[in-house]
Amino acid sequence: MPATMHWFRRGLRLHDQPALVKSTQIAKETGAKVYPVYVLDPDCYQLLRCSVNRANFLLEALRDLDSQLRVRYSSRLFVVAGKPQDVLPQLWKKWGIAAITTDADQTSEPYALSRDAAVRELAKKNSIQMLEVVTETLRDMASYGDHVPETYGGFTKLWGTMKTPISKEVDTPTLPPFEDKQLLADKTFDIPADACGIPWPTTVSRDQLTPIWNRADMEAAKKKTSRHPGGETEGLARLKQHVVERKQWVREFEKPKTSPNSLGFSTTALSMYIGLGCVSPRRLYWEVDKIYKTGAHAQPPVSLHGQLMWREFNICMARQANRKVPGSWGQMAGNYLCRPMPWKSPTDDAATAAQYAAWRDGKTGYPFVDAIMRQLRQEGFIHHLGRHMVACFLTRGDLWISWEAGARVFEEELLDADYAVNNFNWLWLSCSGFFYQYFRCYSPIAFGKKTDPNGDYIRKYVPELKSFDKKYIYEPWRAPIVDQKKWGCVIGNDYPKPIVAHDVASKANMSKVASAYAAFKDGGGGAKRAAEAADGAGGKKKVKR
DNA sequence: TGAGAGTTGTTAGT
DNA sequence: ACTAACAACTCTCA
Repeated sequence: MPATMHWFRRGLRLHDQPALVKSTQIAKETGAKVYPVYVLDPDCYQLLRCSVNRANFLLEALRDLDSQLRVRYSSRLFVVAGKPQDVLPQLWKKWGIAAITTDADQTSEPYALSRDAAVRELAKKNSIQMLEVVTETLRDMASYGDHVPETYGGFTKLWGTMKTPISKEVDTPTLPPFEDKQLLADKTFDIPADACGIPWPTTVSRDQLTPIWNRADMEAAKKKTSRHPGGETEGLARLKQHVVERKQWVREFEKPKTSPNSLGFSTTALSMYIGLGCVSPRRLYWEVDKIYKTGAHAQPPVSLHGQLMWREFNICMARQANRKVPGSWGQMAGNYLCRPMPWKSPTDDAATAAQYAAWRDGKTGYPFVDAIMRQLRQEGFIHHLGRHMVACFLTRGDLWISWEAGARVFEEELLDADYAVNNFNWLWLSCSGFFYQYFRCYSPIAFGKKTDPNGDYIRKYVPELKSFDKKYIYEPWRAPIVDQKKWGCVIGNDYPKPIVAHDVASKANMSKVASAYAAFKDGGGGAKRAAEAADGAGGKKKVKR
C-alpha cells in the first residue's frame, strides 16, 4: 500500500502544517501510513555553524515533535542522519513511499537550493509525488514579484498594493495511528541524546567551526536548563503569554522603545520559535491582527506586524541578491546590496585576531558590549538593540572588523539565526547596505544608560563588576583604584581595560566610511549607477565633496 | 534637481 | 522632557 512521507525541515510543529495535512489526506484515502521524518543534515544552515545552545534547541524541538506525535497520534518522528539526497531515497524504497510533502524552503540559501533541487530530481526519478508548501513566510516569495523595492518604505508600499490577503492557517491534521510496533520502538530512528550524536559537517573544515561537539561544552550545557527551550509546546506557550495575554502591550508595541538591557523579556522573544518553525509566522500574524482589531495600534515599521514585514523584506532581499550572484548575500564580494568597505579581517594579523576574540568572548573592556556578548554566549538570544550595539562596535563603530566575521559568530550563537535576517542586519549596522547614516554611532558607554542607568544588566552578565558604583559601571576604568580594590575588581587585572578608545576610534572610522563611500561613487559600484544615468552624476558629486 | 524621509545616535544645551 | 548641532549619508519622488 503506498505510504506518504512528511519531511520536517523548518516547520517543526504540528499546527499550521498544510503539507502534513496533505500527506495525511493522501494516506487516509488509501489507508496507508504517514511517515514523519527529520533528516539531521550537518551541512544544512541550522547545523553547519552551530553552538551547543543552538544544537540543543533543535534537539528539544525534535523531542517535542516526537513526543506530540506519540501522545496524540500513536505515531513518532523518524530521525535519520546524513544528506537528504542520500538517505531519503533509501527510505522511500524501504517504506514504499508514494508521495513526499514538506515545507517549501524559500530562503535562497545556496545549500538549501541545491539540496532541494537534488531531492526534487530524485523524487521525479523514483516516480514519487513531491509537494512543497509555503508555510515559513507570510506569503509565497513569488507573490512579491520579480523586483522587490530595496527600501522598507518601498516594500511597505508594495505590501499595501497586494491584492491577495495573507492566508489563514490550516487546522492541525489527525494522523492515522502508526500500527507498526516494531518501527515505533526502533531505536535507530531515535533523536540523538545530545549534540554529540549529530554528525560532523563535511563542507567546512573542523578548525573553521566552533566545536559544538566538544565534550566539555556539551557536558556543561547538559547541566543547565535553557532559558529558551526549543519546541512547539514552549513556542505556543510563549505566544500565549507574551502576545495573546498582553493585548494593550501588543497594540502599543514599538520596537525602538523596547529595552536591550532588560533582565526579563522586553520583546516577544519568539524569533527562535518562528525561525525553526515551532510557531507558524501566520499564527503570530493573525493573533496580533486579532488584537489590533480591538483598538488603536502602532504601525509598521515599528509595530509587531511591522516586525514580521521586516522579516519578509529581508528574505526578499536575500533572494534578490542571490538571484544576481548566487550565494552573495552572506558576504561582501559580489553582493550588489553591499557597499565594498576595506574592513580588517581576523585573519589579517595577530592584533586584529585578538580584538575579534575579545569581542566574541565578551572581553573588550566595555561592560555593556561584554554583557551583551556574554548573554549571547550563555543564552543564545539577545535583544535586537543589543545586536545593534555589538555589531556597530565590531564594524564601523570601533574595531573596523568585517561584518562577515561578526555575522558568522551570530550564526553560531543565536538560537534564531536566520540566513536572510542575520545578514541583512549586519549589512545595515555596518552601513554596508540599506542604512547609510554612519555618523549615527552607538556609544558603548551612553547607549545602555538610557534604559538601565544602574547597570543591573551588566552586573548580571559581567559579575566581576557587580559591586561597582553606578557612576562607573559603564566605564569602570575611570573608578579610582582604591574603589576598584574595594569593589573586588581591579581593571586591567580582574577585568580588561578597554581594547580601543571609543571616542578616537569611532571618529576615525567615520572618515573611513566616508572614504569608502566616495571610492564607491567614483569606481566599482558607482559604475552601476553611472551606466544607468549615462552621464557624469558620480563625478559631479565628487566635485561637491 | 532638490526637498523630504529614513524602525531604534550623541552631546550639550534649555 | 525637549531641542539643536553634530557634519551630512542615500534613496525616492515630485
